[in-house]
Amino acid sequence: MPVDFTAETHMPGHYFSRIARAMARIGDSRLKPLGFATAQLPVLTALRDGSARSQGELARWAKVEQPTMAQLLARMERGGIVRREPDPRDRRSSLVSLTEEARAKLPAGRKVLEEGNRDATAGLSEAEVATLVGLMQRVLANLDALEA
Amino acid sequence: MPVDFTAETHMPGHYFSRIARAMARIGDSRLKPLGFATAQLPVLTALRDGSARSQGELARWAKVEQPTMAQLLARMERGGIVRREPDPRDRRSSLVSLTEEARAKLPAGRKVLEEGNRDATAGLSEAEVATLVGLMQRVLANLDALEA
DNA sequence: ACATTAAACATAGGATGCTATTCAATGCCC
DNA sequence: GGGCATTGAATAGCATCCTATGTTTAATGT
Repeated sequence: MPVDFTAETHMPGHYFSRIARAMARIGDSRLKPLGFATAQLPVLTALRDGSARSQGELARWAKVEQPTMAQLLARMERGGIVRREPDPRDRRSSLVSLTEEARAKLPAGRKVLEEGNRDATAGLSEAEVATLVGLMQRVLANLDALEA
Repeated sequence: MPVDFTAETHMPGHYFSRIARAMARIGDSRLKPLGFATAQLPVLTALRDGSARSQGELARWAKVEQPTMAQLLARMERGGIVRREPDPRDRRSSLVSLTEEARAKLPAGRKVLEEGNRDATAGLSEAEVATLVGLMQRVLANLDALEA
């Protein structure tokens, strides 16, 4: 006997988009006083120990394409968040690292983001959040396989 | 006794973004031969019965801001997907409807999108998909409440 | 050593999304 | 009816993401 699934159950795609946008809007508005943005977090996290990485490494880490990372880094450089110095080993490349000011504000930024994630999952038990993440990891694996 | 949760469990936000982007990339590439795009689907769905709606109605339906919908409709008009005619009841507004060609291709487009959603949730049981959607609806309710 | 391939960036151009602002038409209130 | 708030769009400006393409430097193979 077939069950009556709603259209939404067959088309979960739009939910991912709406949630991603809403979390970015909320995160960006809360991070604005610190001078950060949601999209910058992977970069900040990758460099938080003071290390320096190439643009390509950061793009692979953040799972965005290289030109996207190039633009993001340009904005971050303009905002005084990162600094670039030529890579002595490879003249094609430069090494990106955080400025002192960015490193100082970073813990506050991460706290804001964590709180946003907590707010988003309010009312869900730890087990339910784990279930949600587990299902999303399987969906992501499907999509990665499709694009490979 | 505290459990050792990974950073990902505490920060599910990035998953939503990655899944949304991957689904949009895949959907767009598959819809391209039909002349459609993923972002257009809510508009196509709203107008599929031949009805005509104002830009504001479509923006609220698709859950995007009015200028976003204005640009989307401009591209769709340029692509011959929608048509605008002045609203006889309100001179500020125009009524948007689908062209014949778009209505003809619409069922094929919806099929492509449904298949994309099926591919994304491959390996998940119907019950698991329902669980995923249910959890996402609760997250979305949290976010809507935060922004209200 | 030199030609070829590969890797790292840069640039161009476009799609989606947002906020802030402005303009025009409508509606409402007294 | 006249003033005022509201509503529907348009515009400007920007952030994020993408694909496609070019340029420069490095690495490789013969």
